[in-house]
Amino acid sequence: MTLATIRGMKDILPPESARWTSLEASFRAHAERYGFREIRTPLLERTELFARAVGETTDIVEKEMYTFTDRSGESLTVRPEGTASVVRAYLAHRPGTGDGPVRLYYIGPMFRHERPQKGRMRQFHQMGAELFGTDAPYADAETMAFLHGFLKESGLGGVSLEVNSLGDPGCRPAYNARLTEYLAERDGELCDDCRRRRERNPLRVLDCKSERCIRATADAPSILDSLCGPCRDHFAAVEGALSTAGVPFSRNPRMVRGLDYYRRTTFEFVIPGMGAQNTVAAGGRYDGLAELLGGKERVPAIGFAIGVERLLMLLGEGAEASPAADVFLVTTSAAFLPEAFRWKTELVRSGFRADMDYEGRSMKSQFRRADRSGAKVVIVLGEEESRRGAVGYRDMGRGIQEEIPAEEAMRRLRGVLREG
RNA sequence: GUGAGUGUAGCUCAGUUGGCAGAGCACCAGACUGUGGCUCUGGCUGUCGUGGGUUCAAUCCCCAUCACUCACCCCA
Repeated sequence: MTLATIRGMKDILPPESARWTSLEASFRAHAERYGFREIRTPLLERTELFARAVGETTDIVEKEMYTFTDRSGESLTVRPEGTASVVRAYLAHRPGTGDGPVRLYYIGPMFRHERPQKGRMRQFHQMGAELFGTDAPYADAETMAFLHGFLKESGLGGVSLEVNSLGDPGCRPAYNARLTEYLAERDGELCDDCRRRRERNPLRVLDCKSERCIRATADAPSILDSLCGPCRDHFAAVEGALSTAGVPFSRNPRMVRGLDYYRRTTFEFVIPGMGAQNTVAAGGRYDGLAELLGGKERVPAIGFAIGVERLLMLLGEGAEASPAADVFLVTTSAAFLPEAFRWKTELVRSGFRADMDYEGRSMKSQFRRADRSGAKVVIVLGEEESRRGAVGYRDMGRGIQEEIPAEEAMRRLRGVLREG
């Protein structure tokens, strides 16, 4: 029996776990301010959902999903991303019909069977949001403004927003054809990987990091020049709205996304110099996904996801262990353990973080423990005090101890708690 | 899936051209026997990742295997 976690999965322990909770709380607060409400979907979905939504030929679907046959013979998959489930749930329940655009956010684990490395786990976590029911450029700008504000307030510096438009089914095929043709002419100048990529996903060649490919594609046709009228207008309006909102950004016509469902606006928040895992959050518009999943009508939508592990990594350590206790009970002998336990439960009920040692250790040991716990006050329960109907009240910060009646000690403690 | 590196005490890591396995931190106990933080003294803790092989002898050399880390691929 090994106690180790499954490869690519991690136990998140205190004090690290506290960073997670506070980041999640901050995300919730931001999301609620923008009018998003939480949705919780199952971790397990029919395999078909992801195959259709994410794209049959994507790496995620082809080789990274945790897929299995359940006891009834159905093929199920542990979710590799969040959007597909949220769209399914939206179509199934139509929450907020008639109230205008519907805004939903989620927080939770995703699973992809990849080789783990820095900033990439098999179980990783995303905080994401989806905005349904409008293709207004303001919606695009809103989601990016939301992200920009959240990342900034989280304390993340040096992050930049890159935006692109992938066009729609009307204009993208034409661009793809042009690009394929262009790449075919330069086949010899491309790296081995890209020569393979050329056929399957020509856009990806533009994203290659190898020197030769960057040189070979320097004057490749830009998708932004190939957009149809409506897509071009939409993109221009998104850029305008971003500027209005005061969100800095730059165009990146070479940006590629790994999921097939994106169309028109796509964007990434990247940290320069972070290596291959430099994307901390990304998203885009997916106006055709609802229909692809069998929805009766077109539901324009846009969304994004933040990589929690990556964000926490970028925010740095800073995990300070908060004090474990406000007050610690010390006994001079095991005979006072019941009395101390009564104090402890009473104090916890009144809102204190109270702790004590159950093992009957030496006082030295108990005090050491009290010190480590961060307790500001120690209550000493012992023979001498008890004889006079009192307790010892020790101010740990000042090292001053007094003998006072029990009720007086309680009153003082309440004062300490109020001060925080 | 491909490549490289690492695996020794709870934690961080030394180590031996192959010869009874170490330090710091942490923990426990004590320093005029009811009191923390500093100092000092003493103590506890190891399948040296796992399984084979070579050898009088392997933590060290060889093979395999597993795990972790980093990079590639790809992505949040």
